[in-house]
Amino acid sequence: MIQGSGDIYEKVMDLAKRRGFIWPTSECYGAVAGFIDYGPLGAMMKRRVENIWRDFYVIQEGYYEIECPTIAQEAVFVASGHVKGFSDKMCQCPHCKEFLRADHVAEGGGVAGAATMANEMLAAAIATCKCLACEEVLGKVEVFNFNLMFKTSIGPGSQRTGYLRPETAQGMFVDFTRLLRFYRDHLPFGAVQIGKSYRNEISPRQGMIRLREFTHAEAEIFVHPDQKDHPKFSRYADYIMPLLTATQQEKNEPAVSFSMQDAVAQRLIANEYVAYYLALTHEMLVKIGIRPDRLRFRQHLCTERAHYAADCWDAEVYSDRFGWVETVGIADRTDYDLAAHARHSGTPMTVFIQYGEPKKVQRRRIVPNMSVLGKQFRTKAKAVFETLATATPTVDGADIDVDGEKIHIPPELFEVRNEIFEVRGEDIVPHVIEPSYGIDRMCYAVLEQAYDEDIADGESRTVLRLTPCVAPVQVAVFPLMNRDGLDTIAMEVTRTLQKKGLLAEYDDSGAIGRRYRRQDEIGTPFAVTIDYQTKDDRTVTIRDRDSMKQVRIAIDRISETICDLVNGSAQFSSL
RNA sequence: GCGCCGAUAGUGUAGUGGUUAUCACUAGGCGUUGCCAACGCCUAAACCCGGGUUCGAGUCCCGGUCGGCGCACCA
Repeated sequence: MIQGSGDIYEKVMDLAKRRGFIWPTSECYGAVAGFIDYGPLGAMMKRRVENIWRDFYVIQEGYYEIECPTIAQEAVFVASGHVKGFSDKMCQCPHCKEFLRADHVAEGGGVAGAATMANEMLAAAIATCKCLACEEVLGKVEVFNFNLMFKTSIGPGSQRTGYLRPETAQGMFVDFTRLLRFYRDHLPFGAVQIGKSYRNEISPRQGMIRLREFTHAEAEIFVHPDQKDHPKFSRYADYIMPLLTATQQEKNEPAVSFSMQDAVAQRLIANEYVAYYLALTHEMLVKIGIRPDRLRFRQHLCTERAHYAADCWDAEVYSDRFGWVETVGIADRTDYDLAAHARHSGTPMTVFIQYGEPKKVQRRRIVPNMSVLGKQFRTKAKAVFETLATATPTVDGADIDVDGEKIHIPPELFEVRNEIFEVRGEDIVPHVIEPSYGIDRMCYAVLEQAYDEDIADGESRTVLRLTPCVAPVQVAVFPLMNRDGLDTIAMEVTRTLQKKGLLAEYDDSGAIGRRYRRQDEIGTPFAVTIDYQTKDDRTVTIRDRDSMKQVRIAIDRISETICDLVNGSAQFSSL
């Protein structure tokens, strides 16, 4: 248990800074709010978290990872809606200098339709409203847009505007036609991306929780709009976890546990795809060391959900310091993104779905005699053909209206054909299921939950109880004494472990107890000690970080045993 | 962005406007040490940044940066 009254956040961040997990960025010039550096151990731990994420999405789901630039041209974000919608209309109170959301001021002052007003109009409209902070009547103010995207220019001069991406998702959307081809033209398929995203937060606080540059891991799964049953749903059908539905939130009720199958059947979750990734996310977060009792899934209320989303859930992790923190978002974004990019770019973003049986469709077609009518109408011919195609002719011919001019086309100059077509399929715009992970928040949650202080031999001990699969250093190797050849054997053991791909740290400085404590503090789960008995019978001890117990094992089995312990296929208690 | 508070070795700290800035832990070296922060000797290491007041500023004043809290913000 953690002793004393110190703030957990302070303790965790202090440890993280001291031992090389997280540092303020460019400290020698003064740090910048909203940016952090991952030190040696932090970067390693984060990489392990990312690789577990890859294991779930790339290896197990089969959604390949792509890598797009962090800067994209303006058109991308015009289409996605970020240029227009990722900004807030703001104003500054001339009295108390407070920055305010202009639409909130309008709402407070009973001004309707603020969302659609131009800035000048809105400024005029709210002049009589009161400041939300100091309650003075605002008077003349300027309304301006504050866009959360970082803007830059591409190339010399400033010919082309670029933005740092506020999410990785757009990369998967703009590459849609290439991805569709890669997956050989059939649904469902998915693509994922792990990388940096940027949001120019107005006032970032809370250390690694709200960053201006953060690591985003997103999957975009393209599915048929009418087929939202996940083909592998049985994997999680009986998976039970706590859900805080919109209805429960409205009634102020706590989260209730459901199996995914029941949740979908009772329509609490929109479809199997969303449910599947809720469960997968739960499993992954538990795997990296989040305690299930500190994990819940909260459904977005209708009012907070993006207008295009059919359903949206947040995985929230409970922090002793920050309360419930949104860490993962899982949304059914429907066809919003692909439709928008298709519209703006002019590239169709559809999938051709072939019918089981071709459909026979009867169609009446009017085929004009082009050679005669073309000569007759010349430049107007095209308009005449188009109008004629939709006309309803009689036996006397067709009377059409082209640009206000009444034209009679005699029956011998066209032919009405009733044709039977075979339609083999249709083009549909896929829907997108999007699980979106904030890797930095996951890392913070892992650190906070791993942090512990206990009493060992009457002395307090700081220990990071990281699950072995995310611990940066996986095993430490100590010679009991720094002589008599024990150091040589220990170095050999270290090398053997490193050859197996394990991050093993050799340490022979100072008392053995001090070396154990040092490793405890950075979360190293296991320590191997070479003692005098090693020289007699070729055995070493493995010491478990959490229980501080030791078992003796043959030196030949050491790398195999540590590998099993680290990847979770063996437990220390059963050695 | 506003208001309040804070910032001294890696960490935690002491420091009436006046010596070479205190102490402990940590870290490094040597010795010692037969399993959980032991011990001895030695070493390294700091006044957030920029102005100002002053003969003299870690100390007082102003501005900035970062951090904490409250407000506001958080597609």
